[in-house]
Amino acid sequence: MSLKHGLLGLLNYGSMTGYELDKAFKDSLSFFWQAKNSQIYRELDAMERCGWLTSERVIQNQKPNKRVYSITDSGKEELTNWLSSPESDIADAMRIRSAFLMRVFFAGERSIDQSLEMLRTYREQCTESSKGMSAAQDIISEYGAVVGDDRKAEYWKLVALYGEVFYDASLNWADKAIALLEEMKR
Amino acid sequence: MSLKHGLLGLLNYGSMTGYELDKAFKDSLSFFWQAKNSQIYRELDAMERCGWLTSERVIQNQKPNKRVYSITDSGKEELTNWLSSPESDIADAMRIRSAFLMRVFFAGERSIDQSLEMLRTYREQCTESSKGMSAAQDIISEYGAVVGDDRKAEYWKLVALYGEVFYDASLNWADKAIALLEEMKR
DNA sequence: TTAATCATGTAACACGTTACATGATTGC
DNA sequence: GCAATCATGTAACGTGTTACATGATTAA
Repeated sequence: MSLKHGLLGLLNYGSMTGYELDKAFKDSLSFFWQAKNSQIYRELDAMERCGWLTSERVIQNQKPNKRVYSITDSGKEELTNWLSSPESDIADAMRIRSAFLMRVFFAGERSIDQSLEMLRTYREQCTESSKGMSAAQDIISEYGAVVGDDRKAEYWKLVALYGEVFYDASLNWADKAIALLEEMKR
Repeated sequence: MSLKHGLLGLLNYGSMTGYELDKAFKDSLSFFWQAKNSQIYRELDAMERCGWLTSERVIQNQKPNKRVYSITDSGKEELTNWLSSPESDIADAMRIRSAFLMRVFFAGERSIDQSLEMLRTYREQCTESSKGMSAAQDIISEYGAVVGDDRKAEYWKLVALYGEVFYDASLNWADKAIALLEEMKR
């Protein structure tokens, strides 16, 4: 149910259209959760039906009409309840799900050179992603200063810091893996 | 399509029933990919229909009858092709998907103490998981020695090493996060 | 006697992805 | 003239989860 709660969290900052939510999602939550607009619209529909949101149609001329969603008291309550019971998501965070690791697992079925190539590509991507997360923290700091909510910005930065730590660890692992395979070649 | 390829990889080691595949999956691939038996049976069905597998019914007395699956040449080809084009899974490995981080993102909506409690639970879980992955490497070493396939065992250990590195990095992040929140309280 | 192991599945639902449709306005 | 932005969605499909059903054998 994380998509629903992500949307609730964003709407708790202020009312928005589905289109704006999609963009807000991409600009903030997409570091750790991804969603397509088709799914967002579907979930908004379901959330409205269960009373967490209300929507009103706004007629615009020279632009397509839009539907503005607002969180209800029931929605705020749901958000609070969700934030108060993190157990299942902590358990979930202990699960790794990676098709890439499945390839490493079966790497014995092909040549060492092919595996090395894969690992080197992976390594490069980790480097880039780590840089991106490092940059994100600076952007969040600036943004936090502009909107004057340093406290919230600290949490946002923590999330980006997790990203950096994660990609750095993956990078270090890749280096070890590459070294091991090079050793195996001799 | 990772579940399909995981099953192909296991069947490439030798023919098995759905039940045995389920157990083999839990004992090896489940560190980085999870699947329920209901899904495994469904996928086996689909894979047989597309010619990657064949199955034969074995009648047993005093035990339920069983269906033994074997990989076909077409299935082996598919496995090889899959192993040769890892690009999309490398890209996928760069994506973080974590409901737990969503909670950290929205942690500004509740008390610091509540967040601290969540992070401490998370931290404990990381410690345990890291130990589990460390132990897994020893078990794999022994197992590799027994079955006499050290080369494959090296890759399996690499996967477990990734797990250890991942949980250790998460743990270090949690420590930083906890320190930051304790600072915020003052 | 109770739980675990062996062994197969079905049905329904939840969540995620891909592809498509519409159509005006604005900036390069 | 072409791409991007604004703004909404539908349809179909793919993947993952939950709950259930069956029924014999074996070990605690």
